[in-house]
Amino acid sequence: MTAASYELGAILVAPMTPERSLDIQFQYVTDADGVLRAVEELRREGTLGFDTETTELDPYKGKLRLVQLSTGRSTYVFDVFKLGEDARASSSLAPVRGLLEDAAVKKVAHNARFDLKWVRHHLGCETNGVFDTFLASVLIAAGDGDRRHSLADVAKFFTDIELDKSEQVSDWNASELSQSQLMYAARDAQVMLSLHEQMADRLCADGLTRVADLEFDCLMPIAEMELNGIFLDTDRWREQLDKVKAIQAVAANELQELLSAGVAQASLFGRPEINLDSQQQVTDALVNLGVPMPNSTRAWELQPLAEKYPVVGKLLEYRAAQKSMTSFGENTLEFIEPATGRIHADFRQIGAPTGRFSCSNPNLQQIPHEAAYRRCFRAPEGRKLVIADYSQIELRILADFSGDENFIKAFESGRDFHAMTASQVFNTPIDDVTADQRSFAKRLNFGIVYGVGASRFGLMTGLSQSDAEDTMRKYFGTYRKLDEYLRNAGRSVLDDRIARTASGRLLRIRYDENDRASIGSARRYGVNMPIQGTSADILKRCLRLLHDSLRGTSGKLVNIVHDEVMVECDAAESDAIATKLDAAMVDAGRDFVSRVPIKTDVHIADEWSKA
DNA sequence: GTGAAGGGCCAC
DNA sequence: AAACGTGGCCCTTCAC
Repeated sequence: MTAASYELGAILVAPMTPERSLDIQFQYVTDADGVLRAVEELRREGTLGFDTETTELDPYKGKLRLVQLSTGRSTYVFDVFKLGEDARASSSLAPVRGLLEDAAVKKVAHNARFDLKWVRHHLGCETNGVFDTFLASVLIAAGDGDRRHSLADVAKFFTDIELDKSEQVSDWNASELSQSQLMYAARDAQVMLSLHEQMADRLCADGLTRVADLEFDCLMPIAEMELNGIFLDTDRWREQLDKVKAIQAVAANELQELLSAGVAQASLFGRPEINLDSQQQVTDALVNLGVPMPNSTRAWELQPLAEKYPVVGKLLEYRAAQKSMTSFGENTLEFIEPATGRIHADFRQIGAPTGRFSCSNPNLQQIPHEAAYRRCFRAPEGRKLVIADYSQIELRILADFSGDENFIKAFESGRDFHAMTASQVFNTPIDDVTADQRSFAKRLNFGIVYGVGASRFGLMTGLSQSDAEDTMRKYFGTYRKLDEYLRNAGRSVLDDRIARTASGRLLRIRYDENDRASIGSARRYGVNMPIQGTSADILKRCLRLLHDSLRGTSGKLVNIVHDEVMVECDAAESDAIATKLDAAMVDAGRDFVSRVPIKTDVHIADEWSKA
């Protein structure tokens, strides 16, 4: 090793505050020998702080500059620029890749999905054995929206260390990095060690170790999915958009015409333009026309008026077209990454306090169900989409939690679940169940997951309050243990002010015991969170199992929608991938649901569609 | 100009 | 008086 391969980093750091600060000692690694030495020392430790610095936020747009690994006592800053022009091919970086891939060496990082994507794309390897302090912080906060989760916030909260993040946005493209930049980089990796210690204890104390592992285990699958992206047929999308544009233009014109009929005098310069997207102006115009306006102008409130007042129908028509045009139009095309020709959306792993994912830029979880939109997401030439969803997963979870024999039987029968429950509730042979009976059962089945009451159930079925109550009595009379479970769940959340999913995921629930509305809302949270959250647990478990079973195949995870998983693969391999996907989903389900069979619907298609 | 809040509506 | 859960995106409105 040459003397130049390590440059001594500055050791002194003035404490910024009277609180704790870090002594930062790091070694800057710029050649292959240095890498070998560094990795040899790093390998002696079971847990390493891990961070990266990049020239951009998007791995398809920028370059990976630094990889930092720290034992807490010594910290190594690997300069990727100096260790190989082409980082993926660089053999001097091989020992670093080996370290990152080795699940036996724990890597502690903050918001690891970011670093994992960069390493995957620019170093060409997976990172395994990750502990993410960001996700840990979110799990520990358990739904407390006041808590922040930036590295600076988390470090302050758990270790009382103040971090200055001003170098985060500095120029990581510079050919020579400043001492201050290197120190900043080293510090962020080093601080992970004490953070990990504190947070691991806290996870343990809160009973969150299982859910933490569940979350950490699906970091790599999600990072890969974001890198994979999804293919959108732009010609199809534009074709659909043009149709909607035409409809929108006609509807806008006609609506403008109808609304201005209520305005007393058309001005000399033509009719006064109404902003059709302004609730205020539209409401005023409708009132002028003598339309009896409900409390809001929401579609379900206006719908009943549409028959009597054509202008209301026209408004709904315009709104639908406007929504399609703005939310699912040109903007979606702008998300296509030039480097890949695909859409790489952002998935937030703990998007909701229940544990569900959320998705943005664009939100692939809210693409309209209509074939006109879904068919635009298709497999490229020579490829197929393998699409699978869980059948009634939330109701199966509920059946399992409650242990209700009749509810479980309805699933074990393997027949149409809603018809089966209708048969039980209305005491009718399944073949004699009417469409109405099935529909009532179906809506009730869905409603109870959200904690529906008789009045809401009546509203959505058109039943009178007393008929709705009657039907619900019959329902819960059939499913006594389900009723008992739901009451219990509602009661215990009020007593304990927490709810948990099957993995142990925690939600703290705050409510005002003197406020009926607040109590009702807390109770519904308590009923819904364990069910919705366990469904999320199962999906996350599935992603890890799937990731492992797709390794070495042409299969790539491209999208997830709460209970649905989409994999793109070579056409020739699609049958085998379908089998793997089904197995991963069912196995994941069994990890959390033992008394009820898990069923999936899997199909192979050229485009995103049902069956 | 920028940002937050609220209405409305898409998904599961 | 009662009130079905979770998100994100687009628009208007209004405050700074």
